[in-house]
Amino acid sequence: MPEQSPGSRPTLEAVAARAGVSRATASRVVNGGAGVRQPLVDKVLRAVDELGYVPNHAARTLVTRRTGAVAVIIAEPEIRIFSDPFFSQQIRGISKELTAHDTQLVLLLLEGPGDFGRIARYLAGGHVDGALAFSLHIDDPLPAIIRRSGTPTVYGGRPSWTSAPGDQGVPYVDADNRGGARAAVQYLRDLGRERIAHIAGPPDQTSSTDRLDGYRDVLLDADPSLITEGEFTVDSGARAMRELLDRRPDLDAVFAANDLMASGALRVLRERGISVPGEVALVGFDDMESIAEDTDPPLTTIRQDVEGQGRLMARLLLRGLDKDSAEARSPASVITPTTLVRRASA
Amino acid sequence: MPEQSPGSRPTLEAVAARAGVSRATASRVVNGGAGVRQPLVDKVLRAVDELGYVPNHAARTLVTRRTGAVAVIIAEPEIRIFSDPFFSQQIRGISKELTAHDTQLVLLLLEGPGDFGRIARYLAGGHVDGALAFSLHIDDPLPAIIRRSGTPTVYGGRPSWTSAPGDQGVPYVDADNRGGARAAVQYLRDLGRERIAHIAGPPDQTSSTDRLDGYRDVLLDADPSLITEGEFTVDSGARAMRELLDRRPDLDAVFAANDLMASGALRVLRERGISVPGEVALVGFDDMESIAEDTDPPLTTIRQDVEGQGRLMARLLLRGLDKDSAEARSPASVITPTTLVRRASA
DNA sequence: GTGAAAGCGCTAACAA
DNA sequence: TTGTTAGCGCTTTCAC
Repeated sequence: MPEQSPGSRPTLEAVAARAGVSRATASRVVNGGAGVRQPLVDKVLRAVDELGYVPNHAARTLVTRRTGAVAVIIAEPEIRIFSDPFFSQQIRGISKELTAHDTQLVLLLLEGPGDFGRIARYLAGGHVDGALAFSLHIDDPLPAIIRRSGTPTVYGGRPSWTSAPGDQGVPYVDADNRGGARAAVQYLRDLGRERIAHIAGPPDQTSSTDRLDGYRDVLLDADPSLITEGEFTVDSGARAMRELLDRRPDLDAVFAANDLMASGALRVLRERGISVPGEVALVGFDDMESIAEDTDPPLTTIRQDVEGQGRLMARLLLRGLDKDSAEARSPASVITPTTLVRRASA
Repeated sequence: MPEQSPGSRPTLEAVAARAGVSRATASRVVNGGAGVRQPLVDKVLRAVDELGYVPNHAARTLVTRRTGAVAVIIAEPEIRIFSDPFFSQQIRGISKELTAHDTQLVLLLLEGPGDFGRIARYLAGGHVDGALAFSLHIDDPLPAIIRRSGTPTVYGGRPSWTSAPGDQGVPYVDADNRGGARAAVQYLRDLGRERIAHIAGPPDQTSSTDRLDGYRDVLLDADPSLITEGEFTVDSGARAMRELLDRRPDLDAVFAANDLMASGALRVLRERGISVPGEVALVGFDDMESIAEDTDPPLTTIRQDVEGQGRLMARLLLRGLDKDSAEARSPASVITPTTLVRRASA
């Protein structure tokens, strides 16, 4: 590829001239070459090569009305999940899928409430063809903004305003949280455990409530004293475990809503000299890479394919954007399966 | 803001018509309104408001040749740093600064060697005005690609091909690794420690070598048996500590090249019943949020302002892009200061 | 200070 | 199959 003297890249016009064809034909070739005779295709391609031609994106967007870019929107409370392996995997999946479709990833980080206006303007400005947003908390203003802008969007994680999984017209991708939780609790029960406690996540996230629902699916008559709440962090898991132990010293199993909390719980269990899984069996959720395998004992947990979820989000969006495809404008939501991974903690 | 019937946003033409002015005047107002009489400014602004006008980015880019976007390029080996709080802070800083200048962040993740071509094409395509890339390892092909594309770029971390800090024309932002290391070791020495060991990072990263150089600045005659290498991870820090202890049971202080390794070292020290800082004083580097304060004892360490570095990278790039500013095309590099944070480990 | 007009580089009817 | 032509929506000389 020839070096470019700054500010003067060759245009399609130049390519056409060099190849001895019209701009239209050159354009056709550059865009796949359908319906152009082979000799001409070759000529144009050669010219492209010799000139080091690269299409001007702005000009193309101006006429096609497609930007070839997708926004990934991360709301403020979620910003810390940047340092969450969870999120990084999801992003990676998204990136891979977008890249495979020659689509750019524009990262939109909301730093504070004042940023909503900026996002609204950005989306309204048609800078991107669509957006990917992450599971929001109750009363998050973002969905409204997104909807108003008319930007096709796929959510990651079931949005809290959809009343039930699979519900509504909002497309989203989520793990089968409820089913996974059910499997976890059922597994503990099959082990013969009778007093299975649950450390739930924050009640304003659907991943928490769905997992709690799964727990209840199996333990219809679950004693409320067996249920506590954490914030999906190690420390909150430890605190929850202490609470649980104080209230119900007789418990013989714990299902924690994520691995982080499970590892906190494990710490407390060990501190108190309670054997795992001997006296108390423990199951986590997520199968987080750097956590589940490294605890002592390693965690039995529910695995979900996070990177795959990212890919799926992107794929769903892209498919929805592709007018050729027969799909409706709003692709349906997808619930990805979970699997129980047996390790040593239960 | 009025709802937009999809696909038909108001144009500047419409605004001009409504305000009863020419398109040119409307454009001037939208772009700051310099040299337009107040009454007209008001009229246009009102029209903009009533119509919910948002400029068409593609059209604007086509004529101005500026995209208003900056790429953040993350090379493959660095991808995992996504889950590194370090990186997330840097990104946050970048994002804030870019946002403040109405510039978009396009994330370019390199998934594998095959992606270099894609990046090259992307940069050559003029999709972005500039790029931000992260400290590369030796023989990384990225810099060459970037240079060839002519994309103005600021690096995060001193690139390994600059022979010395402050060297060369490549603009970068980096912490004063060497100075920080010097301060750490000097501090240990002032404490009266005589046999100060060093757990260095991987030798192909300048942050490692610069810190090692700082260590040597103070301990000119450092015995090689006092120096080991880790990979900036907790486990490698633990392993390095064991090695050190086996070789030099007489050591009375350790300077670890980052907090992660320091915490690994701390674990080993505790396992072996060696008191910290009583018998062995320990200093880390980075002052990583979720690490340094939470160890037992909390780490004395060298703090660097990571988010600030991100902001700085963006600011440097933006300034370089701004042709109005008198600055040269390549802004100079910046070395950010470090400070010693005294906690309990030394 | 304001407007008229010329493009920026490309795609997409429409003709040939 | 190929070429001609008309814009996409905006900024920016250049006259007025």
